[in-house]
Amino acid sequence: MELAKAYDPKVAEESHYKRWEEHGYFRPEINQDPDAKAYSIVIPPPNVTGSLHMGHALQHTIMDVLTRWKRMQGYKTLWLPGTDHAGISVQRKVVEQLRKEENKSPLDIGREEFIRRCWVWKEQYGDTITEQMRREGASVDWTRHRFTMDESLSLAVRNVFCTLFDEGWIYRGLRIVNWCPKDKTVLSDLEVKEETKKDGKLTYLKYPIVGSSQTLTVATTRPETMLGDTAVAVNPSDERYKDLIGKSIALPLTSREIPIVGDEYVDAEFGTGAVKVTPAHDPNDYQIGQRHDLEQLLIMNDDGTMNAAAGADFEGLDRFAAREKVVSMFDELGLLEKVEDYEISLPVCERCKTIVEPILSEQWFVKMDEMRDMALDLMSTEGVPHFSPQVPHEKVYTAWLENLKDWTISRQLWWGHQIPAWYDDEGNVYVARTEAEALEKAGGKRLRQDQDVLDTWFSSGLWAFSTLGWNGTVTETDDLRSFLPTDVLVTGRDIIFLWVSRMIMLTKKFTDQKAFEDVVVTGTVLGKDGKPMSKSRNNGVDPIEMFDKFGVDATRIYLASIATGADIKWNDLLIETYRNFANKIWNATRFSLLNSEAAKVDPSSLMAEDLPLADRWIISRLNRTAIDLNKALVRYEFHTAVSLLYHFFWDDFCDWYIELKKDEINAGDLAATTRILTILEIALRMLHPFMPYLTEELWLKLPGTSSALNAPAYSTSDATIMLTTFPPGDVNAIDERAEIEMGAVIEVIKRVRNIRSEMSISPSIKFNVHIAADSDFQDVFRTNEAQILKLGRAERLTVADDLDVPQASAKAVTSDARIAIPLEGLIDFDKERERLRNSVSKLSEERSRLDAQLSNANFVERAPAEKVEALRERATELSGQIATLEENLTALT
RNA sequence: GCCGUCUUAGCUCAGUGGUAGAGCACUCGCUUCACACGCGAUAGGUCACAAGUUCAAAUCUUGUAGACGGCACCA
Repeated sequence: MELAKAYDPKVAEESHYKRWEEHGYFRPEINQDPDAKAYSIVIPPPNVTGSLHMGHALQHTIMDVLTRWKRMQGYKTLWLPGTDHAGISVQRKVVEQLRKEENKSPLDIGREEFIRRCWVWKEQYGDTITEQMRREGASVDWTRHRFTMDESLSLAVRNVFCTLFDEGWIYRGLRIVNWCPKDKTVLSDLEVKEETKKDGKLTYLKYPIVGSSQTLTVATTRPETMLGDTAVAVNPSDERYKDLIGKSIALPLTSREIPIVGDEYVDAEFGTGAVKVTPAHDPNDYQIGQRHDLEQLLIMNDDGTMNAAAGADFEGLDRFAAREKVVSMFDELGLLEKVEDYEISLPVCERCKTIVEPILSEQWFVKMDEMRDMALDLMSTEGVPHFSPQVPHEKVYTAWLENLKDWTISRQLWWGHQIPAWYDDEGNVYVARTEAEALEKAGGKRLRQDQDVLDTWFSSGLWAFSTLGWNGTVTETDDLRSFLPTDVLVTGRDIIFLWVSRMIMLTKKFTDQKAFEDVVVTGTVLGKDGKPMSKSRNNGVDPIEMFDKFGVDATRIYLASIATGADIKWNDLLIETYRNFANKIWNATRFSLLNSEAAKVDPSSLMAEDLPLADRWIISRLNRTAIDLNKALVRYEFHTAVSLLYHFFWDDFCDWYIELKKDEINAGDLAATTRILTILEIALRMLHPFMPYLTEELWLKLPGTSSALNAPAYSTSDATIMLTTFPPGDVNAIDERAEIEMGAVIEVIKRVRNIRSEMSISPSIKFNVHIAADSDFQDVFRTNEAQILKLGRAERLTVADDLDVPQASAKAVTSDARIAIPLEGLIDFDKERERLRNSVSKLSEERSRLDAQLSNANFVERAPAEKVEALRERATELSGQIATLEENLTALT
């Protein structure tokens, strides 16, 4: 069989995924071992409006590597896919579509029709990301795909809500919340981001004191809120103002008189020391209002315009227009003291960047104190979840928990899980799983369901167990028994609070289980400019484009090569490295197949006695690599794993092993080609979790691969690398002696090549090589004469106790050998002298460092004996090498 | 303001107490019968700075500077 000259990723990418999926390899049921341990991962459900970005590609790669690795180890493996319904995002898309296509608003078509349109939208566009995941090679069980608004998952939401309400963990209350006037919904604290504005203004307003000609100046960044002021507060110990406490202010632009109150909250040092109090529009003012029993005057509509309470001059004006008008009217009244430039950070809606308005509103909340304690307890008693990397996430996670505030879960949207609460005409609330149940509770009164829906993250918080069949009515399933707790959660640090923490708490609360043991926190893939990729910066890199340009496998293994948790600047050149790697493996396989018509993969071929050195060496390296690889994966050190594979394939297997075996292969040596194919087959298995397409493509082409190589749990007759055993590595197969001997041969070849290159001797010229060495190594060099001649491009090898060569020779030393190459007529004595001097100076530098260390009595006394001994040995060796080179140098002068 | 992370070769990054590493780029040489997406050989670093601990520090401690992240505050 002959392979194409270069690897074309497209061919492999189009050939295998469908078969894998259709044959059920991604399903845990493929595992027929009744005693198999389970391994499970639930995907962080991508937003149904989304398309694949680099963060997904990174996380999916890691999840797929883990899943494929564990599957090959014989675990009953489940990677569960799905999407979330993304309340605000979908709603916004459908609203926009409605406006564009029909010039209608959601109110025009009504709730029911609007929700129907959302489903239509979801059916039409919601599969983008799942299709892209197929391209990625993600080995997820599509038969278990879940959506947060599936029937069972929705039932889970209702049941959880009711239980939490019944137990007093959910309440409805009037609080200051974050309001987005564009989306017209409340947001949780986590959905609000800070944006620093350098061009902010601090406006100083003079408030006339009743019964006095004096004014009291207050400063504000939001002048329009003065229309809702119901007090002015000063610090009671502030000498300037304390006499004013109890007096009143005649609030300009309104007909109201408001009290001056004393409150410790006010910082006498800041601003004017007097604070206008707007309890319905500011969280701190709300607190002051509570303490002094102040009126809560709401002056804004839900779209950010002023309402009737703001007065006839302002009603209907947008908040920012009202702000300007308030300032200019104060100015006209002579009550504007000054306006200062002021750097301010403003809360903005995470999604639409609209400035969020703190506003008094009645909403549903989850009480977080007991949940928080559960999560903290899990961390302190069991160390769960275990974060990778542990620092700094564990600390940030616990610090966040300790300061946790209640969670606003209602959203003024239509798309989502409608809150299972009903009201009678008197406003009494009935929380129930169904309308019928609510009616029963209400004794048949006329009821109206709460119009709001729940935060999308509320349903995402149930993901670890709702996806496995738990819905509150059904609480036990085979999947729950098998797969909960899940083994690891792979996610970005941006949703540790938003999602990970809440899932930990809700899973514990409702199943008394851990959601997962480990959390792998990935870093952020930054744009070329070193900033996070984003549409507004236009610095994004589309993973699909990378797949097209470099191949899926190259992209995957590049992403896996990023140190866990580290941010990395995007750089095409690095993917190119791995595209080249894929091609290298392709060609190594191509070569192995070229002269192997009769050979096929045969594990017993590696057990034969008296194998040549190169074979004993590569088997040792293979096993060492496999052992280290498994260790790295256990620790979630994917970059270490990639580096091990890269160096095994490229350096050990291609640069040395294949090169050393070329003569045998070209001569059609059946035993030799059998061993090469067998080694390659095992190596491909080690690589498979990282580069699934390439490895499957090649593995199937290797003669002798079949389902006979399957792990015992997979008794299907299908041949696929996916179901073979992941090489565990065998310590007993590590052959230290072979590694030392091979190392000696490699060193000699390198010195010979160095001489050729440094002496500018054409590759076409063959010379003779003389080696002097101890008798042990003499045997090694003699046995491997053919290899040394081939890779050193030499004519003849002479191995002896001493070098017996003419003066016109180039010389070199290694740890185990002295080397000489007679170069009659070819040698340039100046060059050779310079080369020798360079070698001497390098070695001398090292020796003087060692001498300094060894002459330090403290070091010799206190350092571990074996360290000291090792340095002594090295020093002796260096002395010998330096002496040899200096002799040569003297001989040349 | 509090907490945390980062600063290593031209670039992008590994490296958690014992001779500084990789890939790419650079230099030199190769149409060597798997691969020029390749092969061979070099060169390139006071590991941000300062002090400390230690026989020994890129690695541990403290401080400084710069970059970044999270949280809080923001009248």
